[in-house]
Amino acid sequence: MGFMVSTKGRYALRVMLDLAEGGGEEYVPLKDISDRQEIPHKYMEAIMSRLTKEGLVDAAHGKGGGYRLSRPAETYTVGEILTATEGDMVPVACLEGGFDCPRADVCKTLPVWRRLDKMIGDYLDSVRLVDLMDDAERDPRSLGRILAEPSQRPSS
Amino acid sequence: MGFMVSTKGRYALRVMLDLAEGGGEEYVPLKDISDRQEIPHKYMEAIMSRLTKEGLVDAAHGKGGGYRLSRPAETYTVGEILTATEGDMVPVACLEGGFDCPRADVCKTLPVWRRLDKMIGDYLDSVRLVDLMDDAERDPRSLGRILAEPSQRPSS
DNA sequence: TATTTACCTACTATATTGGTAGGTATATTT
DNA sequence: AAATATACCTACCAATATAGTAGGTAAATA
Repeated sequence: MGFMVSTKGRYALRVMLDLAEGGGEEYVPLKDISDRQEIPHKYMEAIMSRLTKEGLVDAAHGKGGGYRLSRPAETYTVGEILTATEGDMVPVACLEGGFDCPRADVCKTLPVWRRLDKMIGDYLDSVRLVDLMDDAERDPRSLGRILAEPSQRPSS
Repeated sequence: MGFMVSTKGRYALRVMLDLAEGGGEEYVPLKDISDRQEIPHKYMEAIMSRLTKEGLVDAAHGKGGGYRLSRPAETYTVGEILTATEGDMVPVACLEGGFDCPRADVCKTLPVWRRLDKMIGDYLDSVRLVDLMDDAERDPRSLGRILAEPSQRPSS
């Protein structure tokens, strides 16, 4: 079995959350974040490169430099962060962009994968970065509450 | 990115569906199935071995032998078939059995993965093998209908 | 006995994951 | 101007998984 989300995406999410919780306008050196999050600094650099190129964070060189969120924390979704680092996330090769299966029109299993893909995408897009923050506990939309009542869908 | 479901699971699902649509008590030679499904026969053997060991199909050697479903077609779910062939399917390494992350109690992203995992599992367990069959089109619970109205959850 | 089938073991090529190592460019401070 | 702190870039690597292939053995039937 393969994992849909690798360390790239998971680390990215933790770093973004770390930046959001810092909450300031100041740049935070990656060293600080990777120390706090116990993630290898050098490995993290590659991931930050993606986040910077995708415009999710701003970077600043030199002393006093580092990274910070490029937008208000409330505007980020988990789906967006994962897509930026993992690329388009699909649960099966059948759905990958650029691959068109010759059996697509006769394949009876394809609807399962499409539906699964949509469910996953909808869910990840529905969770906001701020829903994972500590002070989200008192927010009725927070994950803690959502997880406590599994019969409710998160967003719609 | 990695795929959650590899060819093992996807092929297995197609073979099980093929067997279900055959509908008989007779054993079907794997050669016939792999020809119809355009799956390499030799590769498929390994997958059938898993399905047999897990008790999802019966196998018979020799002439007139082959494979058949071991239970009524209505009793199979997609989740069961995928789990038999792929092993426990989790979207991230964090959730893998036997791995206990030392950061589990402080990790704020873990609830996302848990919730995601539950959604995926619930969905796959809710789709029955017979929901993918041709004659399920006239069944109001069929996937065709479900996919046409994306606001409705499949089973509950 | 011949044939048909499942079953078993070993091998392989390719890609991905999860890093490490070492250096360069840029900005700030002294 | 020099030292320092940071991001950024390129190359490499070991382990693992994927998607098979190849070649044989065992069992059941005709």
